[in-house]
Amino acid sequence: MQTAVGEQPPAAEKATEAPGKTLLLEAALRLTSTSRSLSNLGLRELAREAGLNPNTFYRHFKDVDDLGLTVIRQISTQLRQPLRDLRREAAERAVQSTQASSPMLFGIDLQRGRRVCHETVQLFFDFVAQNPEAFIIGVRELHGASAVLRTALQEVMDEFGADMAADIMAFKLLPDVVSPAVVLQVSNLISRNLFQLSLDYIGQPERQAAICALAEEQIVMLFTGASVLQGLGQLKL
Amino acid sequence: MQTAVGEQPPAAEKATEAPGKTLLLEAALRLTSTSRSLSNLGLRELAREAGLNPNTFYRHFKDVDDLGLTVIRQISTQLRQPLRDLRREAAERAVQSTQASSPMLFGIDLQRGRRVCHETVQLFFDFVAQNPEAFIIGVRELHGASAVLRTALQEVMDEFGADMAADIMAFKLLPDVVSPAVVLQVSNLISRNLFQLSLDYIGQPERQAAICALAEEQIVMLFTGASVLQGLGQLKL
DNA sequence: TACCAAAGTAGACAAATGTATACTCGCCAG
DNA sequence: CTGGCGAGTATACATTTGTCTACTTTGGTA
Repeated sequence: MQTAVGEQPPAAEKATEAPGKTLLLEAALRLTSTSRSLSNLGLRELAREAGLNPNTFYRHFKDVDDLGLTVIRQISTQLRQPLRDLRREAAERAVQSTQASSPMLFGIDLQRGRRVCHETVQLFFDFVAQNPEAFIIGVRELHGASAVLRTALQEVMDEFGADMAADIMAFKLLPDVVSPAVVLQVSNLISRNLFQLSLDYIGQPERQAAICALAEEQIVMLFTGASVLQGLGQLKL
Repeated sequence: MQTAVGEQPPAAEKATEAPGKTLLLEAALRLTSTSRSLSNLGLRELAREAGLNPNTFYRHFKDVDDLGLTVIRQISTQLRQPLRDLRREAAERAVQSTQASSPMLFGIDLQRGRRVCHETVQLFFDFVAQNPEAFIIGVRELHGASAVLRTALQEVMDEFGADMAADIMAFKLLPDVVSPAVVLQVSNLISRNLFQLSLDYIGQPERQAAICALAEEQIVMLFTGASVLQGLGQLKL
């Protein structure tokens, strides 16, 4: 036993998964994003699509739910960090082009807010266009028939929401009067909504510009609403 | 041939559907609201649940999608008018208890708005609790795997949104500066979100109060946001 | 009364599915 | 060289599914 390099399985991330497993996961993505739903994938259908023997499935997964969970975890790691990076990039871009100081309103810099929002939404939907299957599966299974996958995806969505809230506070996109709880709430609403819209974006290419604009407007509305209301609550009540 | 009462099939609404058809539809509701998804219901499973012979299915439906469409239409008529009535009721209740005039803000009467919102949300979730299957199926199939059902349900959701927008304008819940287009947009967002929340409401009985409160807050936020933004747009730009 | 269409049942069939057992192949350690 | 192990295959079997054809029941009309 060489104590030097060996022991990939436990330590070294994932040790280049078996080809069959990867093929099956890819097949699942392909099938799900078109006709079927993760929960009701036949394991034989899956193997066929992957060009493998039905029994190969059992080497890597116990259930279809098991495979489903793997797919979801994969999607989560595929989306989470990139989404954060993308948000950071958008914020930086928007700050770059800031002129002096724009008129403040209820503690929010509307112009800057709009710019950040615009950049973020733009990058977000570009990202959607690059990973359609992930978003399709995500939204579909979020309210799907399988309770296991549903709760798993709800956790993922919560994480996304929390990330967004953290970024909003880090970039100071909302005035300080807005409590963290409200920021989280708004973030959750927005990310839920963005995911919904992502499906429209994928499914209706001709309306993409309109959908972007819609998303922006909704976000700005929520932000101003939250700011104004909290500003009022600060005064009396 | 008596020209008087006869001819139920064409004219008289639905002529008391065949018992088998009703049984099948009920079975579909039962199965879908628990484990399965409308799109992937087996017609044999369906018949079994209904206590009928598999072939009876063919007497009434062509596909499973056909049955699915029927279910959706049924749900639509089951929800649409009641939801409007409920909104009317809420508005009236809230107006009844109006004292003189409350402080206006950006053209909206915040207190009255809150009251209407509270009443509406309350009644809405009561209604959800009374028709759980309908909401479960609605949300699930809205992003489900079957394209036919998906688009059908999207139309239904659009109708709901339009209804809500019409009511908001009829009851003057938003100031006149807010354009009809924006009202529609806000309505769509709210109804989408309410439907999502309805699933949480059904699935997590312990959090029902919290979910109600959340929905209220979100709606109020959107309303104020829309009002403020449009009020600004009115001034300059 | 006799009839007819609608509603439902019976039985059969090929096809597909999940699963079990047993086999092959390539690879690395001893 | 050899033995073991992970990955993939082959074959088989009981179930389940969608669908076809043919039969029975039923209620209303002529």
